[in-house]
Amino acid sequence: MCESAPSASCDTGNTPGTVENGGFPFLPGFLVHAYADLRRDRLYLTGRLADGRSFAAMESRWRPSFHISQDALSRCAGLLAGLSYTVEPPCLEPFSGNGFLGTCETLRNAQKCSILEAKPHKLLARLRFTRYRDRSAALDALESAGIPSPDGDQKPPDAFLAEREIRGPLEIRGPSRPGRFVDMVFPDPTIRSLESAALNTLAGQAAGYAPLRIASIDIETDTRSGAVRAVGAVYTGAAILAGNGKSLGGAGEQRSCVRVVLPGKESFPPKGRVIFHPDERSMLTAFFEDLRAADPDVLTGWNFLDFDFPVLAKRCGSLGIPFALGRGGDEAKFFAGSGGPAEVSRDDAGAFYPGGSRRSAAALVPGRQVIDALRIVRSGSRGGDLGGSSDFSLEAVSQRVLGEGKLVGSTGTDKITELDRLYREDPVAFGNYCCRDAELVPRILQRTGLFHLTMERAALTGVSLDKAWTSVVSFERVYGMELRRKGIAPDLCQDRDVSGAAGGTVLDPLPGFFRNVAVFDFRSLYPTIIRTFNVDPLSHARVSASPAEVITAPNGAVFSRTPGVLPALISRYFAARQKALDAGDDTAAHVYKILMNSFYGVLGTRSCRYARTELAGAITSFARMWLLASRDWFAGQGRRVLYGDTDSLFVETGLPDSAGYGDFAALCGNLAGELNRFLAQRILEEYRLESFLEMRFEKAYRRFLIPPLRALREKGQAARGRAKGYGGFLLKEDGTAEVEVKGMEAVRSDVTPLARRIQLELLELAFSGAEEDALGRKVSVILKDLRSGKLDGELVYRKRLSRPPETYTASTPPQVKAARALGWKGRRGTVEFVWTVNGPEPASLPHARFDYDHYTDSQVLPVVRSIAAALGWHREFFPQKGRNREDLENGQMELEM
DNA sequence: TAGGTACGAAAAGAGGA
DNA sequence: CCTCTTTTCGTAC
Repeated sequence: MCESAPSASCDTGNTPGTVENGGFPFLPGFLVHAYADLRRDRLYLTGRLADGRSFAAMESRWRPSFHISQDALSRCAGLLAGLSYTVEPPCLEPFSGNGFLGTCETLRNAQKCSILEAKPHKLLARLRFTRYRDRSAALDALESAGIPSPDGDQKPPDAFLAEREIRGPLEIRGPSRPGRFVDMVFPDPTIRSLESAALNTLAGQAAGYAPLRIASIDIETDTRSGAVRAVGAVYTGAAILAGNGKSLGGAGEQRSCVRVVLPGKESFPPKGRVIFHPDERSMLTAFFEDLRAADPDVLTGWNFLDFDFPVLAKRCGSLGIPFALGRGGDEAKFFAGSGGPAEVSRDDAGAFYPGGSRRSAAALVPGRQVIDALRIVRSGSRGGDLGGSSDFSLEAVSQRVLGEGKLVGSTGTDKITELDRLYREDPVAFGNYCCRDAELVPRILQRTGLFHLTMERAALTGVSLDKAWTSVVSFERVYGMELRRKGIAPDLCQDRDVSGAAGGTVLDPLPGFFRNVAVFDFRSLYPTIIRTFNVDPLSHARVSASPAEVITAPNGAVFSRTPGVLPALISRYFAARQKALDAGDDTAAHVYKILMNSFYGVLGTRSCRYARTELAGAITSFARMWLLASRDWFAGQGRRVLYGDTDSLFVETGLPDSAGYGDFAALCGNLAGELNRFLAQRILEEYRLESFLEMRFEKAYRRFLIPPLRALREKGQAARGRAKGYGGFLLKEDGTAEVEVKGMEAVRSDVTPLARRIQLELLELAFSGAEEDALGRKVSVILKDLRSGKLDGELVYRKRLSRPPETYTASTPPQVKAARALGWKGRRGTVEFVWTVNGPEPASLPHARFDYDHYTDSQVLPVVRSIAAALGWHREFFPQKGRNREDLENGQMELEM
């Protein structure tokens, strides 16, 4: 027995854990990184125990494996000659047993050919390897020979964790010794998952299992030479970060240090937390030593993966020093993104590739995780509460989240000049600036609760912290885990064409101005459809039952009635989410919700092995069916449905203006209840299934406006309303109302602040009962002020470039012209420009006179017209361009007097 | 180290007079 | 100068 073991087991007085087996207790903790040592053929698992000590567990007994078809076994001996492996007794079924697709067509053909007889699935053979490298070599050899493996792509550390169902929270038992780089080293301990038995889920508790330590890092570089001038770091204990955004925690748990290169000055004494070094090499080496001593679990920073981390990697390479960020001083690695040269830039926070042709950069730091706070905020805010705001510079996010900004106010080239000056004239202030950026990041993560959320998500899905927000990885992990429990292997990872499934249903909007409108929506529509109709990759792949035992979706996809994996998972998550809500844990509830909502999306993308076009189409076709059925039900009740989108219906209530919020809630609650009973009845009759669909009263608008389509309006054709764009006077419980806008200019970031402001003001006026005259007077004032220069401060456009300017060849949009004028090359981001008499020009450079005609025609009047047209006011607001516009302005000015 | 489709507006560009 | 189509962005869900 290890001689240091007694000390390890004795100082655990405060640690909860069962004492068994020779006095070694199970110690609870959180897994940070699992990785393989290919040379020594073993796994390392690092993390932190609940008592705050860091650990590294070595696993040298377990051997990596993968599965192949038994039919291929006979060829293995030849293909795998020289490799050390054993063939284990088969126990896993292949994913798609009989292998035909579950569409009506194939089902009918199958019936004709009588393939429907139940065939036992031939189990897969498992090859287990002595050496990790042999496993890789075997995979390559078999793949070249056309022998696929369903789980070959799963990395051995992930397989080890999946076999034990370890998601993050774990328990370790066994002898240990103090380590040089971590507090405790466990050679071949017992490791098991730590989870609440009832639901097999952990959300709501993850942060409690270990106080992870975080290092927030920010570097400053010399833009000319690329050398690192300063490295600032803030070391934070997770007690601060895991506070669910509610408590700030003790400030004493934070320590900061910034190291600055100051050549020439022989020995510049440290000033507080600012420490000086004669050269870059000694500074970086000292920084790595800081990290080793602080022993953080997580490295983070703003745009860390696209700037700081690669720059550090590159400089270490140039200087010939090890990039020693890893636990145990191991070298870290950087993997550049693909899909174009990875442009390393400081503030490029706006780029997002919906097309997905780009793979983002990644980091590997043995024993730790790298989390880019920018990415977390960006992905976390999509499902969260930061709204659709698109400016993700540290400056902007600090302002929004913390209400404060950085020390140097300027941006772009101004900022670089300013920092250069600061570095020369006041190196201490320069160091403090650098450190300040590093300080903002953990505060943002704390205030938004996003670090807590990230730990919860990792604990729920089993995906490592750095990838906790990726939908496909999370889905494949939780789904694969459920399959494994059923003794079924993952699906083969084949390149399929998955796309083109119809999406959400948009009802024809009725343009106009309405009173007392109620909005109904289906609670978690797609997850409840999956649950109700057994939409599931497995029940789709194995729909070999008799036709009576088949569920057919409106798109033709068929599913077995045997309860599927995904519906069961969703049922469990719904229950756990309810439990979290009851316990007041909003963070956990949120994690369940966004995970469930991601399921539809991953079933429609080819990057997910379980995705099929028919699966995504089944969900949306059911959604369409029940949305239309609900619309017809309301219509049958004599209530006009004005609009609807995917899971919502906008219904005229017919209530008088004297009706309060309670009256809406009472009436609409009853309506929703009746509708739900109607839907449940139909689903029972037509499908023999229990309905989990639930329509709810969502909100009420005292006034509601749908603008007509601009294109048709100008042609004088019969008006159609604008889909996905409307404004309402949202009725609140206290009886007051406020303007709410969806889709229209007021919420679009690419129109001028002027257009946004006046749209809100005009809606407010219209909803408050203003007359046509009042609106007209307001417009004339705006037009006059615009030409007088009074509104020049509201005329800046902001628009993103999704690609570098030089790649726009099909056309040259205004934002690209401005970017080129700014000299942008190989750089994406947000451009600010104004419209001058010479066309678009950068807002930050001296520019020609504003083109007020342009602003009148494309910012002010479109907004005015859409509202006026919806109100039924036609004449005054529809002048043609040119002479008539002057008539309008003159006319309105007379009105004003 | 890759969630989806539906939709509208604006400007540029193409083509015709 | 006009109309029609394409490109691009940002948004709703």
